[in-house]
Amino acid sequence: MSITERKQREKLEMRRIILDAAKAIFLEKGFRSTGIRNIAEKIEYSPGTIYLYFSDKDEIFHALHEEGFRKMLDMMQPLKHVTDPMERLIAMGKVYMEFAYSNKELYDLMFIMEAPINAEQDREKWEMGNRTLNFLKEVLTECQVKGHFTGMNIEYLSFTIWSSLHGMCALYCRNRCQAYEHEKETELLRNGIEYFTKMLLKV
Amino acid sequence: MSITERKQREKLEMRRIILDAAKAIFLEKGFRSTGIRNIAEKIEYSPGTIYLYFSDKDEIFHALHEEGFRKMLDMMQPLKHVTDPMERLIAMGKVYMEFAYSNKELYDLMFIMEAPINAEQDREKWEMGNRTLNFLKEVLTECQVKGHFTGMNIEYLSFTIWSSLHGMCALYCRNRCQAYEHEKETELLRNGIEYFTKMLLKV
DNA sequence: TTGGGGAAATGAACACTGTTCATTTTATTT
DNA sequence: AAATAAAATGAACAGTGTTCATTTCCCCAA
Repeated sequence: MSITERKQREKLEMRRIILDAAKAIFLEKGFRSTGIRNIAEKIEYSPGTIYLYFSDKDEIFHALHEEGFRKMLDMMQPLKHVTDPMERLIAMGKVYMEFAYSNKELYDLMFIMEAPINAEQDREKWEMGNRTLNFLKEVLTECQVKGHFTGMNIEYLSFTIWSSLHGMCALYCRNRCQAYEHEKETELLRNGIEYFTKMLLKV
Repeated sequence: MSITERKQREKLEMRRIILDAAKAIFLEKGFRSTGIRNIAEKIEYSPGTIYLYFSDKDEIFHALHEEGFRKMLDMMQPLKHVTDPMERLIAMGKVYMEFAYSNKELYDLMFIMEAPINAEQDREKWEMGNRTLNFLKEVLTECQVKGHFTGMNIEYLSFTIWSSLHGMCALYCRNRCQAYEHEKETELLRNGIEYFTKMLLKV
């Protein structure tokens, strides 16, 4: 019994090793430079070996994109102690933007790239997205209890809020902020969320 | 003199032929399937020929992304006759979303993909983005003249509005609406812009 | 300790990609 | 008609993700 257990453990360990190597390359040199041979070289295995632990390249990036969500949710944890839901909502928005700004590649992987979404695991459900979205919906429900957003549909409201923040992050990640010649990206993002927050508070 | 003119004309014609073929494949089979050999086969030339008219694959997609902007601006033209700037702003938002929804791949190319932005031509300026953005800024300026958005910075306000709409379109294009299990994409987009418009009118 | 069986790792090979460039074909000028 | 210039070719290069026959390794029984 213990030998099969060890085998399982080793399998998981190897997955971890591959994932760590992939993550290191991905974060340092970007998505483009993260190839199978690249990863294989870093862990000193042959390219074929990787396919004994992952069925796809997409599956690797799916796993990394999951780690991204965990990291993001970790950054959100402290906000659980903010009692006022409206205050918490605003704080969550700030953390979301901060995460995107300081984890550009990771955010891109989580919310823009096709690779993780194309992976077999959640080709039409997107588990992590759904789970993270629930965080937002829960806060919004609490806000409604306290008298905010009365009569509004939580599904659609959450989509509106999420989209607004994501829009800024996506334009940032994909270098579309260059449309603003003189404004710095940081200022755009800072004032963008500022203005949106103001709007949100008036509804 | 007329022979060099003809040469120039033929050069442009060939570019058009390549571009049309690329567009056809791109719109029918997506970005992934639009390769140089693919395009070459469609126009019945050899792959190498394409590089006599475009320096890059990126340059081809840059040209296509420009066409996308022209198409979008064409859809905006009728709105010039809407006299009330606030009304025009709202209408512009609707057209923007409609364009994205019914030209998914093209919108993706214009605002999400890296290829056209990586092209030599506007590696750090993004001409078309800047031009299109001016449309929005002009309307917003008119709105301010009429007493709306008083005291707000047009640069940041335009970024907030653009981002909010883009966010919805980007989540749609990159299949992140799947996070909403039961809601249909069309309903999300419809109600998303609805809610955002409401917010905008209250500022 | 040895041999056999099964799992793990290999790396050459396949089909594909964008891109280049010596060669051939075509067009224009002398 | 010959010489020159321009245009098109397609094989070749270096790269990609992926597969699979082959080899290597490890573990257990005799």
